[in-house]
Amino acid sequence: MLNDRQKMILRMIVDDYVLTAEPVGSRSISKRPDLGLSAATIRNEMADLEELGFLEQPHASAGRVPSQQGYRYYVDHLLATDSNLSTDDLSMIKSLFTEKIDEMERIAQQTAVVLSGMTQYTSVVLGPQVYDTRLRSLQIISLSEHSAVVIVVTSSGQVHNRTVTFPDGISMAEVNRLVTIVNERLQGTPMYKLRSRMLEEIMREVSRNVDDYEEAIRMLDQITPAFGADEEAKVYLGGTTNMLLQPEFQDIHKAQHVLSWLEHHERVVEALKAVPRDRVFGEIPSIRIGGENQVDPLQDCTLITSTYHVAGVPVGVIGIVGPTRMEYARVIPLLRHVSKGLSEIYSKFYKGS
Amino acid sequence: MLNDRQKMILRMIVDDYVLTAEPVGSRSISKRPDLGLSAATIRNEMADLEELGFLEQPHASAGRVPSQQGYRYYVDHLLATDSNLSTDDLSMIKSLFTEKIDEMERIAQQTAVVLSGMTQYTSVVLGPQVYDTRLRSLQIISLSEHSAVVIVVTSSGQVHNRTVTFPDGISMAEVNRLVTIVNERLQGTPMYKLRSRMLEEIMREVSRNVDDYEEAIRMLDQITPAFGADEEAKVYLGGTTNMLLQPEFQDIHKAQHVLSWLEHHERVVEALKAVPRDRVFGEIPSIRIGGENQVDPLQDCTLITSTYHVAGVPVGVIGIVGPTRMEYARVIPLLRHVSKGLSEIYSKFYKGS
DNA sequence: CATTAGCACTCGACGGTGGTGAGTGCTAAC
DNA sequence: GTTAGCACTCACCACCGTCGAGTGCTAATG
Repeated sequence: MLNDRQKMILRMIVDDYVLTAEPVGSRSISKRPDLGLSAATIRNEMADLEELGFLEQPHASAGRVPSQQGYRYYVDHLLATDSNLSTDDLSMIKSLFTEKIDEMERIAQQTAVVLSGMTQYTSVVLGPQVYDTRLRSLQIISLSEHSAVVIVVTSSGQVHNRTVTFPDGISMAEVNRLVTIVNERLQGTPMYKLRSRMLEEIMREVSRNVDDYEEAIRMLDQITPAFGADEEAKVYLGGTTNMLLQPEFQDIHKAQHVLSWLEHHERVVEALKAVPRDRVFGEIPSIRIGGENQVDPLQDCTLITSTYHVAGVPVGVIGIVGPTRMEYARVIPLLRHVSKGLSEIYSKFYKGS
Repeated sequence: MLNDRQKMILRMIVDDYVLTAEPVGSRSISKRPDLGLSAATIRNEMADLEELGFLEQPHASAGRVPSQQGYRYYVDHLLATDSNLSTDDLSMIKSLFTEKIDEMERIAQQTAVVLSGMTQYTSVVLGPQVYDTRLRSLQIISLSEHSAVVIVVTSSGQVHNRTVTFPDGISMAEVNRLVTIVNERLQGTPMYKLRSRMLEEIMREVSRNVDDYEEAIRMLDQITPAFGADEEAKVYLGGTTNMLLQPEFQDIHKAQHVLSWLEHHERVVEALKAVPRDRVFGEIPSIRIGGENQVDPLQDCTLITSTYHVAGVPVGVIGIVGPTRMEYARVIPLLRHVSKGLSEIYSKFYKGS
């Protein structure tokens, strides 16, 4: 589609623009020593590239700026596929992963901080999601006569809890009996099946002992959210205000648009989960440039995400949000590297499942 | 210090400026029907008020703007002390508190969302802090041969957990024995004493059974953070991007300054906790205007906070961050009302302690 | 003596104007 | 195919005058 020289020029323009955020003129390209062409020649090529849709002109006498399609071609064909992280970057990542980690959630949070710190973009980390976890243990600990804490531990070591209040008809003793039954019979039940399995067990018990089984079901409904099946995975953001550093977001309203989108975590989760099928497995980053994001506030942004895995199963996503003028050459290998590292770390935790 | 007319004029200026964010001219004040004075008279009074330090002039031919001292006088002397929330506001608050709350943490989060939504400012909620909680139960649930989840439930129904890995020398059986001992002997121990009490118990056991007690202590250190004693209380922010709506933060750098401060939760906690002694008890809001905040990024902001309580003990803080040009007359009773409501809600939960 | 009308003055906001320079497109020559 | 030359475009900036809101001061007024 493009000849070699056009490719080279396109790459130079993108590289230059990513660095300076200023439209790139023909002269500045022709001055590069590695290709001995005059500005006029470059101009001709630029005009062609514009006609083909890879470049845009902010106004008639300005230089050229990569179009969305230009960035797309750049990441698809002009980027070295082998990762080439700087030693600085590598050591930063290394120190992230060798840090002592006391709580699983902290890893995700710390990853967000480090990613945004390294890139000057906003980072997004979708904490490890409950994909195929099973019940390890159900605990219930009474607080007062009519309330208790229900604790669910999954095979992956995640802990969920809910405070529940008992209806008058139900005593602590009855609850305890149910808990014992659950622990005896339902250990290893996949979390998404837990509610229906518990219902079965309650029914069986009810036919023998409990008077008011409607109350029992009502209580079960209180507990259910703790099973985490329908619970949104947690998002950790890092460097949201980095957005304001980017020249393309000097306009307050544009910035507000993106920032308030980031504030609504559920929308961010949704965007992060919309990963193309072919990028779900393996730590190959998915790149969505500008309009490729279905989300309106991200029309001027690029979202690069990478999935991390445990035993081949995708459990979470890390990502970078920045202007379309993104340092692709650095961010892509960075995300690949970090998600690979996360996969390893979490695999240690999840071994028990 | 100020005569009645000066007070009235100052109040009018503050009210006007809070509403419009435009410097207030003498004419617009004189046009008010309730005091029949000409613009010239107002000008004279304004000049006096400026000399006394209550007003400022952005430039020679502009109207007047309240100074920090002006706001201070306004909140101290010119504000009706009896709360007068609009029925709209009251019903908003009511629906917040009657909402079904399944998890304690959600209350705090939801409060942040509602506060920022109602005010167009940024809201800050310091989740209920562990002040005088005791150990209710310690659970340990094994994940794999060498790792387990430690769960601590406090008398207030809060659940903390940590994943720990055992050193080779220690077996699950030994750990279980320790847990049983702790549950038998240490229930009701104040959380802050828990570590030392556990140490005692371990020592006692060690002298009889366990070989390597250094390992036991190392493990204890892994668990300790879960006791929550030294753990920072969680902060929930609402409407951080509301900051960008305020005319005083149209300047990106100013906005960035404040927003990045808000991003560092530990600093926010510190600021929230620095409540004047006389405002710790009772739900009387504390108001820090501009420079009264020791924190640099808040020099142009007002932080209004209100403490909420359980059984007379302060357990958390809610607050609003906005420009010094804040709707004091609305925000102050609002916070008072909401913190009172939170006190009631949490009191129900904490009853068990 | 407090109040007020009148007036000169100040200063930011706004809009128009011309110069500058970076960058382009086109053409003709190599 | 490449390039030098040239006319052209257009954002940016500095400058300038106008406008109007608002002030401070002074002198007149009840």
